[in-house]
Amino acid sequence: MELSQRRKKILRAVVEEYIDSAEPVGSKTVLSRTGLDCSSATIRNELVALDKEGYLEQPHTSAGRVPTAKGYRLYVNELMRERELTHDEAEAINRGLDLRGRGHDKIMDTVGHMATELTSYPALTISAAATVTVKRVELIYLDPNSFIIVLLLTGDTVKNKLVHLPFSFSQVTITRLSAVFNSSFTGIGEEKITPELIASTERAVGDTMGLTSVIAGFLIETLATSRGGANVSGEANLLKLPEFRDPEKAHKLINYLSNSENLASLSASPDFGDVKVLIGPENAALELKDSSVVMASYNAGDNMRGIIGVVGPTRMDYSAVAAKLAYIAEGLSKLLGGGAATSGYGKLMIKGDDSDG
Amino acid sequence: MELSQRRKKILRAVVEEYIDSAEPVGSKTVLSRTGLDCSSATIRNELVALDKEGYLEQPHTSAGRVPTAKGYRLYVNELMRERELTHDEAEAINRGLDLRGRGHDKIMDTVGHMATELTSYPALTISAAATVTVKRVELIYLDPNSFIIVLLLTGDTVKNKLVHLPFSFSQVTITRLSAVFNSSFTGIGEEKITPELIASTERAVGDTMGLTSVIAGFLIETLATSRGGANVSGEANLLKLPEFRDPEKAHKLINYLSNSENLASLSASPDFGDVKVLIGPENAALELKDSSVVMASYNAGDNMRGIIGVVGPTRMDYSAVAAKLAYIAEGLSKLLGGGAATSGYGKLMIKGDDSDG
DNA sequence: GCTTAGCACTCAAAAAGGTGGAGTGCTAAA
DNA sequence: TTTAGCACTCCACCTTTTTGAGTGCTAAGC
Repeated sequence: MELSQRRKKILRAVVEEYIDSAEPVGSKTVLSRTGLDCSSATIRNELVALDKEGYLEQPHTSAGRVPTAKGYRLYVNELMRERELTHDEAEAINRGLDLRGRGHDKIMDTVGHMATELTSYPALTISAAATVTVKRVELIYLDPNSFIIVLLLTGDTVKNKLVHLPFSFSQVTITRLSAVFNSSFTGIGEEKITPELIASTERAVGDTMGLTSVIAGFLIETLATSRGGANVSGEANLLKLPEFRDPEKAHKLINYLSNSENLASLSASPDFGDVKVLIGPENAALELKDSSVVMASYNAGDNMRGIIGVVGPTRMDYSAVAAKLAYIAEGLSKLLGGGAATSGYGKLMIKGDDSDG
Repeated sequence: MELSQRRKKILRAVVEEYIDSAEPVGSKTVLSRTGLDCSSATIRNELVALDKEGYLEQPHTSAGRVPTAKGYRLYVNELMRERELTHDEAEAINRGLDLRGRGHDKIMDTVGHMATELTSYPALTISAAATVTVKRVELIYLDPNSFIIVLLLTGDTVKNKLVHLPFSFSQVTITRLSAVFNSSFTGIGEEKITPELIASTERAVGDTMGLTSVIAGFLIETLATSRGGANVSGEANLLKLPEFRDPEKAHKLINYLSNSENLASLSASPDFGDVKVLIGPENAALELKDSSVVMASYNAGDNMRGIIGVVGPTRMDYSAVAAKLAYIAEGLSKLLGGGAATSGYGKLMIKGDDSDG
């Protein structure tokens, strides 16, 4: 059953007041916040209804109301007013996004800090590429025992490694290897780099010292680790929130967030180019059942997708957070994805059970 | 005045019991812990004396004793028993230190996590080089608009950057630049890369497009940022400690630690090759007055010094922490500094006021 | 002189009791 | 359907009491 206009107004007031104050909201407060032309008793009746429908709940009988996950969901989907960024905020983000010429790792790091700064919640950055291949292999001969491997990957990431070996080789060998790798190992995925390919390359260049497998090993390792990554920053911000007055709670959440595999699983969902909100129990992970996650994804070019998000209590200023993240993601898409901005706030992707109880 | 044997024994018991329990220690507990052949009344008399001398204090009149910074200092300097690592611990560290072929950044990161894991305190890693210079510059031509800069620095660190420009250049230009940079920009410090040098180089190669200054800019930036760095990991571990039951306290400390400039200043002290303990008020920073820092430094080769340390409450298991850090530092020196192990636990460097009051 | 049994004393922390007030649900009338 | 009115609930806060670990002191003993 669709809620009446008045109930929606009341629900919105409760949610927003609670977001501000972190205290259960009473009928009188709702009255003054909505400015409705009725008495607090009427509000109380409505609150009872919203309670019965599962949008609100009471910590105890004689307390005010607190939104449930269902209440927040409705708020996010329908009630929340779109929050425009102030000129200053937009300016600050634009300045922060002037990151041309930095590697993707560095960009993610900076942007994560920016998101923390802007929202005062812990920020998470996730990147994932469908496929990563090597575009170019370059070997730099240093001395008879060492050389540098430089790999250019899709996504214009450059990786390098200095190799130091206990036996010596010539510049010519390194040059020849370089050529071979560029012709046989570029443009292929990690799974195509088989022991057979390595062995046949070894034979082709007459490498009896195992240089080929050293280089191939680095290729495999790099491709594997470059597929994606995840990071958190600003975890300490949780400690300022009343919902984390208990250090044990904060510790559990921070611990969960510090494991990048956990974060990566957050990106598993199939949306692309929208802001996504996961409220409390909508989160798959047990550790996040009391928290909300807001994420925006962006196009990082070369088949790569990035996510910038924040984690906080369910009592979160969704509107402001969503607007900021969307703006950041849009900027990143422009910066990295060659202009194809894919994110736009206003059409939030909805995940979660919205059916009536 | 030198303390009597018995008082030392009692002080040690108080410190160790307090490290274990985090509760003020009473005379009976001391009795059972020391096994001294006297009554608790005698212990009480001794406690009063230790109190007067400033080694112990009472949270309130009718409570047990808690060590003061001075008490911890004496404990660390004289009373603490050297803690040998168990076979398993040493094994674990050795395994964790099998990091050949990783860059220094990655090594610091891994080692920091290891230290956190082993001590369950936040770990900090600091590195500082007296001077960093470029050993080799290599430019890899990709296409008419882009090339990669690869820098080999002292300390065998390799840095790279992909440069993308809005105008085109030839492979020959890049090759020539490469040669020039290798001859004029290697082996010199950041301060020697002057606008004049850049301008004269520009004229010498006939570069009218500003490629020279792009590359030189990267050199300067890289040299500046490679001089040193600092990082923390495992901050959340503080939350498990009773002294940080107040989230505000934890937040302040974590915030302080998250600023790498603050960390860098910790390494300012002149010791090298020893374990260093800074107890409570011995720390210069206000934010650390209630905490202790234990650090071990290692030789990272090529004029580079590294520090691995942990931060915790003054109630810290100094003996175990010092032993672990010393062992790690020793391993790192071997790994990076070419075998010249400089760290040895047992001769702790002492900092702090030890004069009698 | 040092040691120790004994005891009164102190003080934080926990338990128990009391009060106020914000907020509710319900009723009955408009 | 709304609303004034009222009894009721229950947390939050305060005060008081109790408890007990631990002290300092004293006076006797070695």
